[in-house]
Amino acid sequence: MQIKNIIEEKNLKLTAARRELLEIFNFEQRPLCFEDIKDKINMDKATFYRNILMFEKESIVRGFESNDKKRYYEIQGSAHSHFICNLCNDIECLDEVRPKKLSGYTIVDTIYKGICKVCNKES
Amino acid sequence: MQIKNIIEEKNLKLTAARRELLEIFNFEQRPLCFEDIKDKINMDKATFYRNILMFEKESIVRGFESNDKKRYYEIQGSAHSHFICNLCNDIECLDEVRPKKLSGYTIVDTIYKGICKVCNKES
DNA sequence: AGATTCGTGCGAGTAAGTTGCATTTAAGTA
DNA sequence: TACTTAAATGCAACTTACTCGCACGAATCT
Repeated sequence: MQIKNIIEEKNLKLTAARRELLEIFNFEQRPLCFEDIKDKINMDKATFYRNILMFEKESIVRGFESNDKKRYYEIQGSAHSHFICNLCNDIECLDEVRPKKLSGYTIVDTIYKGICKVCNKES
Repeated sequence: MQIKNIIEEKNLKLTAARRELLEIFNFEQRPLCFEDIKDKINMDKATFYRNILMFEKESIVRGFESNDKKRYYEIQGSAHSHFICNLCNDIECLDEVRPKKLSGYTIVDTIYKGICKVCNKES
């Protein structure tokens, strides 16, 4: 879907900041934090966080905390889990063969933490 | 195992702060952040975080980030997962029937995020 | 008991994220 | 297209979880 449509569908103003933000998330297809974004476009952090808040409310992006005290955001698409390495802090996306179910609970994200392939080889 | 033994086994000095800290973690058997601790004992935050760092290095406790930008710590015991509610931020411990395995990776913690039983009922 | 090393508390510092406010901009209306 | 208005942006100040340097105090060794 086009960025323009995503924004207009939710009755949000189509601003340059929002278009650029969603273009990056759409292109990268992986969790990004503000630091990642500001290397790519010139945007005030207040603008970033306010728009992210709106995108989260509108279910356009979803965020989670990583090891490094930073929140990472990702555009909503096919459901998948994340693996966060405790050593290198790298975040990987994983497709779930058999998504976990828990009666009474709604699971929207699953995060595995541990040691990734690369770090396992190095130690 | 006795708190005293845990500490001496790792060749750490047995101080009042360390004993009290581990007593709380041992008694509560659930993830706690500094805020939770400081309500129970009088301890400087620097002392808390420095000891936690040491406990983590010695694999006595393990920590993870929650939704609320705070890090929660738990004494190491039987392996289990955690569920964090996106609405009320409550953290629950879950026993895994079939722990996830990923070839090449070492999984030490699994965190499910979503909406808990209580919040699901309320909405 | 005395010496030494390590832990503690205090205060200041760091960095991610938030908020208030003045200015700018998107989008509806004439 | 110009006008209006509601909302978005950028800046600076603030908040808060956490870290660091340093002087003092306490645990362990001999």
